[in-house]
Amino acid sequence: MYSSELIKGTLKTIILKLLLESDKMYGYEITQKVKDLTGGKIQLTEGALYPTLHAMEAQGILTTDVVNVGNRIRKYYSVTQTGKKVATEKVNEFSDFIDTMIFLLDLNPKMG
Amino acid sequence: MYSSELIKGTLKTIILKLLLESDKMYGYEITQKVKDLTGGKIQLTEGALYPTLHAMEAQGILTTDVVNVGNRIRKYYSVTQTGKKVATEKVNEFSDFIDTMIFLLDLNPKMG
DNA sequence: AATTTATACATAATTTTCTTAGGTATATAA
DNA sequence: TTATATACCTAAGAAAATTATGTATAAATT
Repeated sequence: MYSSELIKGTLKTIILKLLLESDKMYGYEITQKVKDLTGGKIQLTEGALYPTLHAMEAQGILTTDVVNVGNRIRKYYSVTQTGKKVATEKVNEFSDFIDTMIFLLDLNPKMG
Repeated sequence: MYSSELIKGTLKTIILKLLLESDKMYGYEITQKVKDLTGGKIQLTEGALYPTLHAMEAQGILTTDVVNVGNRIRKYYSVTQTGKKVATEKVNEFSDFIDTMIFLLDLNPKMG
């Protein structure tokens, strides 16, 4: 787990990137996928996640599709047509930012 | 200039990395160096910088050396012996975080 | 059978961190 | 002489997160 201040400001970018790739996901699914992909190093908190999802829906970036699974609800989120532009820009901006930080801090990233 | 939310949480790391490398720097110098190295993409605000420097001094991570240049003051900051450990850990943690984000978001960083 | 953990949503109070705006003051350039 | 650059600082407010709490069902463990 990283110290919390490090992760600040990355939440929207993470959500949007996952949603751009996987068509639709629900909140809890997003937390689990991020936890799995990062080996537990990044664990999104519900108190941060849900309000952010609601805000992006209100902004027209995401739409929801509520589904009943057994007796529980799942609220699937997907990126709208207009949201796709915003989402792509956000991910690209973050990518550029990473490059800048690598240069500024003289880091050596591990490539895939 | 990146959207402000992206840069959140990186301020301490940037300050500490520059101070680890350059022995001592004063506040205004830090803002200019970051601006120069990033081509203006990251511009630290004084309202964020100075309180952070003061906080790290209070925590014993940094020490100050006030110098008179003409009729103006310069407050040089440098990393203390105990602060070096903290600073190195912080930079290493950020480096690890960058690797995680590159993997999570499937990015292709531009290497130096 | 009872309790814990996992799934799945949500909000509200507090804290942290940053922006915005303001203040003081000298030196240099237009 | 007026604006920009240098150089420090703080305080009010906004933004974004944490922490704590709440509801409820399903599955696993004791």
